[in-house]
Amino acid sequence: MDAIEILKQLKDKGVRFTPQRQAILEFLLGTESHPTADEIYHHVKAKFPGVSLGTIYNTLNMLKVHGHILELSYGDMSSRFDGNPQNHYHIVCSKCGKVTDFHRPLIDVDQEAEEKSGFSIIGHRLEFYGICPECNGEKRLN
Amino acid sequence: MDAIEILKQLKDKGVRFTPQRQAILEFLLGTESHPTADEIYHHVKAKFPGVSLGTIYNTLNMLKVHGHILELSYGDMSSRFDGNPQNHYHIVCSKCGKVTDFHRPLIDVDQEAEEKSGFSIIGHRLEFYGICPECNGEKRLN
DNA sequence: ATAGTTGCAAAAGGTTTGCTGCCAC
DNA sequence: GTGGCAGCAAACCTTTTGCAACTAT
Repeated sequence: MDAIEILKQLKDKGVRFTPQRQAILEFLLGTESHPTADEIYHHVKAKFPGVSLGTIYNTLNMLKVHGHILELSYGDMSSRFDGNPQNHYHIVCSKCGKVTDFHRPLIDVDQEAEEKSGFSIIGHRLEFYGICPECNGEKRLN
Repeated sequence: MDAIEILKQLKDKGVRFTPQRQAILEFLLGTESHPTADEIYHHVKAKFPGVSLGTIYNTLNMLKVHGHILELSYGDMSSRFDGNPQNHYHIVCSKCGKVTDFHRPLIDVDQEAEEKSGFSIIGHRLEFYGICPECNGEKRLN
């Protein structure tokens, strides 16, 4: 499903179609990265120089609330947004913050969660926490 | 392993034992909830009225870096801290933010992650995202 | 005695809110 | 024409930082 299609669907819920929203959603759907609001802002600004951060947050929140994107918070202050849930998992170093991809078959539990909870499940997130080899090798940890 | 024991171990790494740290760590180990820094602050303040938020953050970060607690960020602005990893999973509503426990057998992948990545794994976190039944039933979603 | 820690306050950074004008419908 | 949205700026909240006094070692 592409950006235009999603935005058309949302019209039924009183959400308006604007070119800024189209640009934001297209960017999110077209990347495998999990950009921050600020990164999205700078990207959209290339096409719409007048766009403001408030619009970015407004749109991201609207898309999240309607279940089209995921807001993923890592320890590092700013949230990241994901337009393509279900790609891969992460391992995060509790010391240096480094994020490593962890490739393994996706865990098949979304349907179980949906049945047991009654939620409409959009996706899941699996994250491992630990200390990376480099940080483990260092002497002073403070 | 209790708070005093953990803090004694950390002395080898140049970390000092202070009563504030003991109180913070004891609170985290003794609760199943995932308190925010501010909640910890208010709790510790009952015993140490002079304690400051800076000390809370300082201690939490130190404990995190040494792999004794987990910092879990949800969409809601402030981080939550967990002294007892590996208890259960969560389902988060993307609209209203409600967090529901999801009880199921723990997924046994920590060792696999440790072997494949070289990290010392402390624990993992599995979270489902969706729209809860109440929010799904409402008419206006904006 | 030394170096890490506390408490305080200021600063920083991300996100939200209020408002006016504008634009999609 | 109406109501939602854009843009802008101020406000807000969480977290970090700087520093002098203190204290565990």
